[in-house]
Amino acid sequence: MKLSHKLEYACRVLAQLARFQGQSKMAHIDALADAEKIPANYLVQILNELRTSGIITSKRGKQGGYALARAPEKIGLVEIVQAVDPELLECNFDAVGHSGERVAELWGEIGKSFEAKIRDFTLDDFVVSDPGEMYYI
Amino acid sequence: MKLSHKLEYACRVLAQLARFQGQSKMAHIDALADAEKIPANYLVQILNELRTSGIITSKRGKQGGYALARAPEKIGLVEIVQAVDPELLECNFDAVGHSGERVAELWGEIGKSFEAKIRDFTLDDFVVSDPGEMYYI
DNA sequence: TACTTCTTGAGTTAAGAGCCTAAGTTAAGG
DNA sequence: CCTTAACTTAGGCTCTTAACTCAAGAAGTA
Repeated sequence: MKLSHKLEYACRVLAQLARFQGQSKMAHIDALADAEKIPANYLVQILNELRTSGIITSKRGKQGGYALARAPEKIGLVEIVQAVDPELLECNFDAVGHSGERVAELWGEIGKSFEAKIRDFTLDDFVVSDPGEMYYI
Repeated sequence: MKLSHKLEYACRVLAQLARFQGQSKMAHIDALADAEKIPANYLVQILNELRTSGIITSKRGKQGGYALARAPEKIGLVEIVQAVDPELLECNFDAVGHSGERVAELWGEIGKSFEAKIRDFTLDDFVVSDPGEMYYI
């Protein structure tokens, strides 16, 4: 499936944020980067895209940080993909050459089936529940 | 779906070769490249990989050229992908970080569903039938 | 004001896709 | 045998992009 690191990081950091749901304190970049082993400077960009897509919210200054904009079960996996790797949902085949149209059409159908599959999932499915470590960050 | 040109070219050129099935003459690179608008020099590499994968056969010298190794309906789309872009069928997510394992597991499942989908298709599904142009190459 | 945290935009780098070149190798036909 | 038409093989080139880094700025808190 050759997916980008960016998408992988986004899924992981969101899964981590999901565990913060309900807490009064917000999550800091460094803590998130550390918990999910993501380069902090790169994570900044990803969190930014997730914010402008309306998936997470942020607050500056002391007591600042990141939090989910909605409950995990209300955040679809499709949204995450659209936020960080929108091309993944487009068919990039050209209808050129003698068989171009047919080939593009067929792969388009496969793409639709892929999109349908990831519509089944929400962020809730990514959350690993280990109550013992709930506040270890 | 962000797929490689190589895969696109492979599908197109195989669709073209499928139209040659049953003919005594073999297809030439230049004719194939021309019919499907593929850079000839790149097509060489692709045909080579398809040959070593056992999907097509070739013959050198005068009267040489390329042909399918089997009937189009016996050539699965999975085989084509495996031949030119095998990584597409592997999950490249690492099980690192707090949520790494779970995220990788879930995307692995999505990958399996993708693989199942392309198992439904064979080269036959790519062939565009226009008997009028059957011999126009 | 001073400190903390996110925000924004601009680099940098390494890997790979896509494509080209050129010197082989094989087979048909005269 | 010799020429020619085709495939074969190995290498190299170039441009894009993913992944990552950096630093100055803006905003919230005390």
